[in-house]
Parts: sequence; structure tokens; C-alpha cells
Amino acid sequence: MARRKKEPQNIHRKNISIAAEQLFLQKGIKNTSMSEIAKEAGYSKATLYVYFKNKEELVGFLVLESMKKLHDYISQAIMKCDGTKERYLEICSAMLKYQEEYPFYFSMVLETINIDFETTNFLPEEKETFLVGEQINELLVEFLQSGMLTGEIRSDIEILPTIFTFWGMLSGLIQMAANKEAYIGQQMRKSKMEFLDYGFEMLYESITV
Amino acid sequence: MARRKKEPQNIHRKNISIAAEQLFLQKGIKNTSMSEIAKEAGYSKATLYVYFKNKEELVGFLVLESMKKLHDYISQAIMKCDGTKERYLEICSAMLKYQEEYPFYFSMVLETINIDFETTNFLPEEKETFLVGEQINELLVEFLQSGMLTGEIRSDIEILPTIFTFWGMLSGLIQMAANKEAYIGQQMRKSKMEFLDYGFEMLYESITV
Amino acid sequence: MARRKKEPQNIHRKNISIAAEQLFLQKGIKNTSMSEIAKEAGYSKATLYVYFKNKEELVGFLVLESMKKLHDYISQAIMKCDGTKERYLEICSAMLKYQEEYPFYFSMVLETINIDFETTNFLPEEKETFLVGEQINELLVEFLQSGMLTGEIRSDIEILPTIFTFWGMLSGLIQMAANKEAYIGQQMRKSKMEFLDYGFEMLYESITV
Amino acid sequence: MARRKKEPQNIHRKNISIAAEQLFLQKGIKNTSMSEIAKEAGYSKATLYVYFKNKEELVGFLVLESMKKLHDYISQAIMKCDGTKERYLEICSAMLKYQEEYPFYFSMVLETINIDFETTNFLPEEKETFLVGEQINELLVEFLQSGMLTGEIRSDIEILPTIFTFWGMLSGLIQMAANKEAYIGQQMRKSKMEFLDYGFEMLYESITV
DNA sequence: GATGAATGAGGGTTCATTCAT
DNA sequence: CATGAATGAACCCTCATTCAT
Repeated sequence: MARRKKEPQNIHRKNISIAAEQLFLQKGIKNTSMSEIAKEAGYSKATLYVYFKNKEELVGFLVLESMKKLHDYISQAIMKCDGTKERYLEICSAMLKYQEEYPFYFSMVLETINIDFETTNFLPEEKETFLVGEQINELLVEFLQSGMLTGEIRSDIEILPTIFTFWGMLSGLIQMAANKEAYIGQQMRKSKMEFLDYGFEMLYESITV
Repeated sequence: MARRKKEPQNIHRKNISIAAEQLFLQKGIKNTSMSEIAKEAGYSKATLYVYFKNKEELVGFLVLESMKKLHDYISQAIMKCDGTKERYLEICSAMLKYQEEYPFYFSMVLETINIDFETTNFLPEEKETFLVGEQINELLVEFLQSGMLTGEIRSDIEILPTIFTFWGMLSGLIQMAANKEAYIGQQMRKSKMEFLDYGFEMLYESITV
Repeated sequence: MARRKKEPQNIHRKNISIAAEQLFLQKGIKNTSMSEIAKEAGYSKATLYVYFKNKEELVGFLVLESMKKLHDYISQAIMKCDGTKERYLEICSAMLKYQEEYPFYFSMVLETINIDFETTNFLPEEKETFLVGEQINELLVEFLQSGMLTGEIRSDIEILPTIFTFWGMLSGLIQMAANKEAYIGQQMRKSKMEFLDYGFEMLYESITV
Repeated sequence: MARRKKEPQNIHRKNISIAAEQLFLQKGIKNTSMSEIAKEAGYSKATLYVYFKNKEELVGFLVLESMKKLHDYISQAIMKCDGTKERYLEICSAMLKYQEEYPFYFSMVLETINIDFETTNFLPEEKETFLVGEQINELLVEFLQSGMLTGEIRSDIEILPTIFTFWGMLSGLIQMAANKEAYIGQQMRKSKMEFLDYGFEMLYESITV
């Protein structure tokens, strides 16, 4: 119960990470210096190193944090409605919303994320955030299974591979839409949203009966 | 008529770009310095700037080069066989092969590629390579159309959106497979290749009758 | 009320600027590198950038500093004695002393000095030093006016043009004497000082009755 | 008589120096690279080093060349008219014209010019150009002496010191006028030319009876 | 004689990180 | 605990100069 000492630390980590997030969002990770983060957060540069081992860990922390948000989004998406397709589309929207909010992280999902969970985590509580990825997967497993139960989703699919496949494909699709918006508008006279809807629908076909 | 003396330049550009590619591949573009490239290529740092205006142009050159390769791979994939599905799988393989050979570029495909074709190109011949992207699209258009003619591919798809959707999705899938290979093996007891095959098949469903 | 902690900064700025001055003096501004300044000052190169935004600001700081000194010298010269001619010669001596101490800056006086007072100043206090130039002019205006009152200086001269003319001419004379000392000794068998006295006297003629 | 071989060299040196002059004029000496000079002159970079030992010698050559021009200007100024004051003002104009044409060199006159006439000169003929400075002095000596004969110039002046004094002062004045034109216009509502006339007249006072 | 090719040496600047206090 | 101060290491890039051909 006597855990007073730990709370304050989290507050500082939060403050720093919020500042960092804003800057990463505006200028990218590589182009944001620790100095800038310190100034934005209202701490001294050295203090950042009290709360985060180094820049890499700060980034890692942010990635983890953002995953919690994604979990919330997906969780809400599934709860929001009943129908399988409706849910699917809501999940897609959740990912899109997430990409729009955390684009800097989104691109990292497809790249290698090197988070060494042995050495990186500062506070033990945070180790639990690692599980968020798993939790998201579980959410998706449940979604697929319930869709199979209603007969809307093919019963011969393998669940885990399907989830990862979707994860990769949706990420790629959303990212492409984000980066090539202009090109898409020009070449196929579609808005980003129209293009994405088309892609979402197409992918849905692959798992339905 | 043929201008002599132009060949040697290309040789050096080739040497430098090969060295750069290797390093970009190992450490990423941002983390590879011109000094390292110079050392790897066996030239002095200053010499690099004789053959490439700056680092950006070097990267741009590499991207262009790799696109040519991708075009070749896809072109060969389509020619290699006749059946629609066979061709589709060959195209997937081509992209995979390409990703394995040029991973550093592959991630750029999904990001914004800023190539200023007015100022970047060293040799005028290279300007044509800009068209390679378009040519790849044309290849894919033909593939889809021929599949529609045989009745294997749904006739109600929109061609351009479909191509871009595929492009984004396959990129995402391949990238995920590359980066999460270990995780995939652990969680679903599949090799990277098995996982990819599963994903490729799944996506194929979405465009077939 | 007085903010502590500001003093130390000035000490470092002083140290760095002293080192820079010496080197600029020996080799010119363009030929003096920040590395050399750092070594001479006993700091690391990076530390220079803690105290000066860039080389330009360092130069600007030096120019400003030297102007303050010149103001002091001229101010003291005028106060030191009463007679118009005595004062005139003291002013000449002040300029000479200044040139000998800050030769690198002296040549800049005749060139265009680009000091952007919005962006350059590190400490707000320094902005006031911009006024030093004006203050020197005021000193000289007073000197001329008092000489006109005593009837020693012609009353038909235009004050401001006269001051600027003198400024330019004395600068040119002193600089020539400094740079051609050997030649002067050889050709006219005069020491630098004798030559300058001759020139000072000659110029004085032009404003006296 | 058989000197065919030497002519071509001079042509190349001329071509190069003309190109260099133009660029120095536009961008200053330090900011003009040998590459740019080579391109402007239509030679390869390496060829520049065939005709000039290094950049320094090229600059030295230009300085020398420009001195010849100055000699011509002053010579013509003296010949152009008869009266002492008229001649004086023409000489001032000659210097001004020279400064406007060769500003980059003009500032060097007051600085130390390091021309090592033993090692620098490429062609022996050029060594004579060193004498140009002396010749200019002679011109001025004659001018002063003829003015003294007519009784317009004080007979108690020392000729050589006077000449050097004038040289330094006029240089300083002209340079100040060139660099502070805007400031002069603002502060004393005089055009550069008006200001200079004022200064020229003032200085004339000092040598007249 | 003329040059294409190559480079050593150095330029200014940035930044993540450390450490004494 | 928080930080002011300091820096090593790198970064991209430039340029005068050399030399084999």
C-alpha cells in the first residue's frame, strides 16, 4: 500500500512523454531533439535522463502507450455494434483513427520494434503494457470467432494467421492511403476515405462465406 | 555518336550505390553516414560528392534502381506462367524477393518518397526511370484484365483502386512477416513462408469469383 | 532581485571571445576555425555553441565589445585635456591605440558590418551596445562644437560630414601605417609614429582657421 | 626575338584572370572557388594550376593588374587638366573610379598584401608590374612638386609622407563612403558623391596655403 | 599542354549523453 | 531529486590542390 514514492515518477514520465509525443507528431522522431522535448516538457535536459534511460526508451514508452489507446479504440469498436460486418468496419475505422493520431508509431508497427523488456522498463508496472498487444489479439480472436458462429465468416480460416495477416494488410493499406493521398486523388479520382472503404470491403470478402 | 567517357562515371556510381545499399540495409538510411559509405565503397568521402550531389540524391538513385528491379521481377513473374492464380502467386513472390533484396527501399514505398526529378538526376537517362512506377502499374492492370477475361477474377472490381489496395496490403503483409518472423514462429508455429502463403491465398479470395 | 547565475555565462563568453580575438588578429576571421578558437580558449568545440549561437554571433559580440573600448578611449581622450589641438591629438592616439589592440575589428569598421540586432544578441543587455557607435559620434560632435566656440576650428564646417570624413581618413591612415610600416621606414626614413604624427597634423590643418 | 612560346601563356592567364575578376567582384575572393573560376573561364580546374601556382598567386596577379589600371587613371587625371586643384580633384575621381571598379582589391590596399615577388611571379615580365606602385608615387610626386611651384601647395610639406598620408586617407574615405552609403544618406542627407566632394575639399585644405 | 579524376583536410554545426553539484 | 554545464562524436558538405594520362 505504501506506494507514494512511485506515483510522482509516473507523473514526470507522463509529462515528458506527452511533450515528446507532440513533437514527434509534428517533426518526426529523428528530427526531434532531447533538448526540444525537455523545453516543451518544462524540464531540464538532464532530468529527462532521470526518467528515461535514453531517447530510445522514451520512444519505446510512447509506442507502448499508444498501443493502449489502440486497444481502447478496437475494444470500443467491437462493443459499439453487433453485426459482424459492422464490427469489422468499425475495427478498420479504429485503426485508421489510430494511424491518424499516432502516425509516427504506426510506421513502426511494420518495422522492427526493438524494445528490450528486460532492460528497458523503468517501473515494473509498465511491463504489463507489453501485454496490450496480446490483448488486442484476443479482442480480434473473439471477434473472428463470434463471426464464425453466426456463419458470416468462413469457418475454415486459421484464426491467428488471419489476424496477423489482417493486421499487416490493414496497416499497409492505411499507410499507403495516408502517404499517397494526393496520388490517389489524381489517378483514380477517389478521396482517401473512398479508397480506404474500397480496400476495407475488398479485404472483407476474403474471410466471408 | 555514342559519347565515350560516360561509362566510367556509371561504374563509380554503381560501386558507390552498391556499398550504400548494403549499409542502408544493415543500419537504415539515417544511421548510415557518408563516411561509412565512402569507406565501404573504397572511395574517399569527397569522391562520393563527385558522383552524387548529396546523400539525398544517392538515396534517390538507389530507390530508382530498385524500382527497375521490381519491374523486372514482376514482368518476369507474369511471363513465367499462364494461369491467373499462378501469376498472382508469382507476383507475390516477386514482391517478396524484392523486399528481401531491398528492404530499406521497401519501407520507403509506403512512406512518402520525395524525389525531385528536376534537380536530382545526374544523368538524363535516369529521368526515364521515373516512369518505372507507372510501368509496374500497367503490368498489373494487364494482369487483372486478363484474369477478368478468363472469368477467374471478379468483373465488378475497379482496376486502379484494386491495384493500389493490393500494393499496400501486400507491402504491409510482407513487411510484417519480415519483421515479426520470430513472433510468428512462436505464436502460430508457422514459418515466415507458410504465413505468407496463407496471407497471399487469403487476399486472392477477395478478387476471385 | 539580482539574478545570480548570469555572471558565469559572461565569464565563459569573455574567455571564448578573448581567444577568438587573438586568433582573428593573427589569421583573420575567415581563416580562424571554431575548432581553433575552442582549443585556444580551452573549451570543447561544442561548448562554444553553448555560449554563442554561431560564429557570426561570436564575431558580432567581439565587434560590439571593441566598440565599447573605443568609446572609452575617445571619451577619456577628450576628458584628459582642454586645448582643442591637444584633444584632437589625443583622439587620434585613442584611435591608434584601438587599432593596435583590435586590428581585426578596425578593418571591419570600413567594411560593411552586418549585425542583426534582433537575432544576434545573446544577452539583452548587449542590445544597448548598438548605441555605442552613436555615442562616439556624439562625443565627436561635442568636441568639434567646443573647438568652434573657442574659435580654433573653422565655423563653416558641417559637423556630421566632418566627423565621418575624419573617421574614414584616420582609419585609412592608421591602417596604412600599420600595414606598410616597413615600407615607410625604408622609403621615407620615418618611424610609424613619426609618419602618423605627420598625417595627424596635416589633417588638423584642414579644419583649423 | 624568338618569344613565340610566351605569348599563348599570357593569353590563358588573361582569360583566367578575367573570369576570376568578375567572380571576385560579384562574390568576394573567399567565396569564389577555383571550380567556379575554371568554369567561368572555360578551362578545367587543373589547368588553372598550370597557369597559376595557386589561388593566392591568381589573386596577386589580379591585384597587380588592377594597379596598372590605377596608374593609367591617375596618369590620365593629371594630364587631363592644368590647375592644381582641378588635378587634385581628378586624382580623387580616379581613385574613386578605381574603387568602384575593383572594390575587392581596394580593401586589400589598406591591408597587408603579401606578394612574394621572388617566388610568386610566373613570368618574369610581370615582375615589372611591381614597379607600378612606385610609378604611381612618382606621378604624385610630380603633381605635388608642380603645385608647389605654382605656389598653390604649401612649400613646407614633406613630399613622400604627404603622398602616403593622402593615399591612406583617400582610401579610407572612399571606402567608408562606399560601405556606409545608406547611413550617410540617412544621417546627413547627402549623397555618396556629395559626401565625398566634401571630404575631398576638406583634405585639400590641409596642403594649400 | 590540358584535364578528368580523386582526395586530404577541414568547415560549421548538432545532439544525445554524462556528471558534479 | 533536479539540473547547469560540458562534451565527444558525428554529421553533411566544400575546396584547393595533385597527378596520371
